[in-house]
Amino acid sequence: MSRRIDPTPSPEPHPSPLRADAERNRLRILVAAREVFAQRGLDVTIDDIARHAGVGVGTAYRRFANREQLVEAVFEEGAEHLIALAEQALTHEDPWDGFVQFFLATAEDFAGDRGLREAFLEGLHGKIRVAAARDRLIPAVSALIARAQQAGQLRGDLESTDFPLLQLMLGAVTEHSRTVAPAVWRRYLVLLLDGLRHDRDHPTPLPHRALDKDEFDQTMA
Amino acid sequence: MSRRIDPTPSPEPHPSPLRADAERNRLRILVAAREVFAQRGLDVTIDDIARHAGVGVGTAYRRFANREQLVEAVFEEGAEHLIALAEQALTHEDPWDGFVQFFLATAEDFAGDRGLREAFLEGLHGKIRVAAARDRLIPAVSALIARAQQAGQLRGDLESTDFPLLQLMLGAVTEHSRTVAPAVWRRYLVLLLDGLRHDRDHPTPLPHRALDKDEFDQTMA
DNA sequence: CCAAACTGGAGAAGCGATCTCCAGTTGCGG
DNA sequence: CCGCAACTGGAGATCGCTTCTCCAGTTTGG
Repeated sequence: MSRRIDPTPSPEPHPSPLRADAERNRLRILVAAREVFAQRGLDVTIDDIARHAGVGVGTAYRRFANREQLVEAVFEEGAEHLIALAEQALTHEDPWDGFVQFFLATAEDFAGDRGLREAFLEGLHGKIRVAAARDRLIPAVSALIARAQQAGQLRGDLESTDFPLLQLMLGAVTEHSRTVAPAVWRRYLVLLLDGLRHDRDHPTPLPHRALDKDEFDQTMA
Repeated sequence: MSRRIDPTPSPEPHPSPLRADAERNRLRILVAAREVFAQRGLDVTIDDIARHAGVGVGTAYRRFANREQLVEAVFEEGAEHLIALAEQALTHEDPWDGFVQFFLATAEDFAGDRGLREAFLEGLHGKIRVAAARDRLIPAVSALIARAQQAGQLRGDLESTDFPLLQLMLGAVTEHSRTVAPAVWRRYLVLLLDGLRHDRDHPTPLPHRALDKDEFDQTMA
C-alpha cells in the first residue's frame, strides 16, 4: 500500500493520488473487469481480467487485493441502474404497466450482464454490498407491487420477496439459452406475467418463438 | 480388468460373474451413489461416494471407471420413473388435470433428487443417456400438451420444448431455497400454472407462504 | 536527471480432484 | 481345509487450475 503524506486518517477515499500511469491502469482494469464479468460471469480469474486489460497480473493484484473488491466496484454501477429503473417505473401512470416495465427492464439488465445477474441473484460474491443494494431496492419494489395490487391488476397474494425469485427463474432460462437463443427469456417473461395478472380472458401472445429441437438440445446440454 | 474363461466375446454384459464379495460391494456403491447424488448433486467426488458406501476409493474405481458411468447407472432409474409419470398422466380423465399432475409430479421428483435434476436439466454429465431419456419423454409430453390445448384449457401457444424450460425455472427456485424452505417451489409452480391456463377469472391461491426476510436473504446468498 | 513509484509476468505455493499401486485379506474350487 | 486368484483399502503420485508474490527493469515527475 503506497501513501504519501496524508494528514486526514480518513478510512475510505484514495489515500493518495496515484501516479498518472498507475491511475490509467487502474481504470483500464476496471473497464476490462466490467466487460469480462458481463460476458463470462463472475467466475473469471484475475489473470483473465489483467490480460484483457493489457496489464500484468501483478498490476491487477496491486490495485485490487482480491476479486471481491473488483466485483464490488463493478457491481455498484449495475445496482445503481436497477434502483433508477425502479424509481422510474414508479412514475409510470398505469400501475400494471409500471410493474411490467420494471420487470422487463431488470430482466434486460440481467440478460445483458451475466456478472450482474450472478452477483444479484446467485449470491456468488461480494455479499455485503449486494445485500445493501437489494435492501435499497426492496421499498421501491414493494411500492410497485402494492400499487398494481390496489389497482386490481396484479394478483393480491404476490409479496415483495417473490419478485427476485421470479427474476431467478427467468435468469435460469437466460443463462442456459445464452448462446443459442439469447432472447427466449422474453417468452417466459410473458408467461410469468400472465400468471401474475389478477384475471384475464386470453393468454397474452408469447413474444419469441419456442426453441426448436436443436436449440433445445444445446440449451439443456 | 479381470475376466475368467468367457468364450462369447460379447461386448457389453458383465464379462464374468463377480465374486460374491465384489458384487456385494458393487451394489453398496450403487446405493451410496444414489443417496449421495440425490442429496448433494452430481458434483460429489468418487471419494465421497466410496466413503459413504464404506469401501475404499480403489474399489469404487475398479467397478466404475469414472463418475460418468456411475451417474448414468443411477440416472437410468430416475428417467424411467419420469416416463412412467407421463404415461400415467395421460390416462387422467381431465386433460388439464393430467397436465398439472405431470408437472407437479416431475417437479416433486426433481425437488427430491438433486442429482436427477442436474442430470436432466443442467446437462452436467452423462449426456448420451440423458438425451435418450429426454427423447423418450418428448412424445408423451407433446400428447399431454396437445390434449389440454384441444380441450381449450391450456394456452395454445405452448410447445413441447417449453416444458423442460419451465421445469428449469422451477428448478432454480428449488435449488436456491433447498435448505431454507424446501417447498416454496410449489408457490411458483401454481403461479406458472396460472400463466399456462387459457383463461381464468381469479388467481389460484398460492399454496405456500412467501419467504420472509431471513429466508429470502439465505436463499439469495 | 534520478529517486521513488510502478510494471509485468515467471513461478512459488496451495488446493482439491482423479486415479494408481500394492501389501494384505477374502472367497471358493478342488 | 488348503492355496491361489480375486479382491480390498487407502496412502500418495499426479494433474490442472488458481491465487498471489517477488523483483529486475521501466516510467514518471519534481
